[in-house]
Amino acid sequence: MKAEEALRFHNQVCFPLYAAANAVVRAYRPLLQDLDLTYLQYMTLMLLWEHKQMSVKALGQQMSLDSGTLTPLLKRLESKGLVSRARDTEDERVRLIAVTPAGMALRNKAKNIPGQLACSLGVDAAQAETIKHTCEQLLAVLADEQA
Amino acid sequence: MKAEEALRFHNQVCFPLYAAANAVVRAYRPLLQDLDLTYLQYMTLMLLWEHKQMSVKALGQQMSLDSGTLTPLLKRLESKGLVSRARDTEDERVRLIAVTPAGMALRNKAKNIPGQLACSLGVDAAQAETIKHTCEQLLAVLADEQA
DNA sequence: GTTAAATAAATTGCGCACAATATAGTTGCA
DNA sequence: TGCAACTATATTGTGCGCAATTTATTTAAC
Repeated sequence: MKAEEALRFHNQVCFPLYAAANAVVRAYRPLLQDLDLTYLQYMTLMLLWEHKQMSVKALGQQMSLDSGTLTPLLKRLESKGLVSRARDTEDERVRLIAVTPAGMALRNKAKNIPGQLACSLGVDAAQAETIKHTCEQLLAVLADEQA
Repeated sequence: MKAEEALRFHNQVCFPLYAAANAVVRAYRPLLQDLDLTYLQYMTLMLLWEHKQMSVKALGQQMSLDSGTLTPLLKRLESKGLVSRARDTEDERVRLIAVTPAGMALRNKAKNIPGQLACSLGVDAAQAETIKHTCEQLLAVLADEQA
């Protein structure tokens, strides 16, 4: 592609990705309002529902986020009573984030959210799998380059 | 899919999209550092390089953003001398954002950015087209629902 | 011509993202 | 044992993203 063409807005490959990611967060917002959670808080809890307890680092690796984002987010979840933030007695540098009973209880209220969102997306199962796979691949390549 | 499975972190379709969008912004950052631009500022200028002059509303429609995001961003571009922000004399409600000569000059320095980024992405042309098309479709559906 | 409804942009407040830096704790090794 | 290198998290500052609200202007109905 000519340099001229490559600088045209509508030829950008990644901007639709960027805009779609924002649109997804917008689509989740009304569904999560009942739970008083943001999208990122919801995704964090989803990890903790499965693992019960994780370090900040482990959360960051799963979500491709650093402590600058996670520390304040986890403090907000703590202030809502959904997680605890204890130091690991084995290694005092590590914060172990654990889901509380109240946080675990939210899982039931969240059960119908994936279904509701799937309806909004307007993509079929095959397209959903393509999005997921392509983005995971993109992510893997870009994550690799940082290292 | 069972409700149980649908709440598993690794079965989420949209989170890779979200994380990939962040990763793209990260990948652009070092390339844009020379131009002293953020990713969103770069995309905004790209529109203005093509259209010379646009209202805040028109920019917002192209980028799926509202004035709460654009107004401060455009003020930052103005303070760098890259755009002007005049009121439309035909309709005083409208702000006409125009690219300045200095803003136009940046286009030359940006010419090699698309090529550099394409190398980082690690996806072939066909995959790039799939990402673009799928995200545009997703965006169209979600934008439609807001209306 | 007034005025009510509609429209465009700006403002406010909160929650991400993340670079850069700081702090505290651990490990390895001379 | 002492201490340098490393690691995990926290802090600070800037820039989005967007809901909710406000301000200014235009349009349309009467």
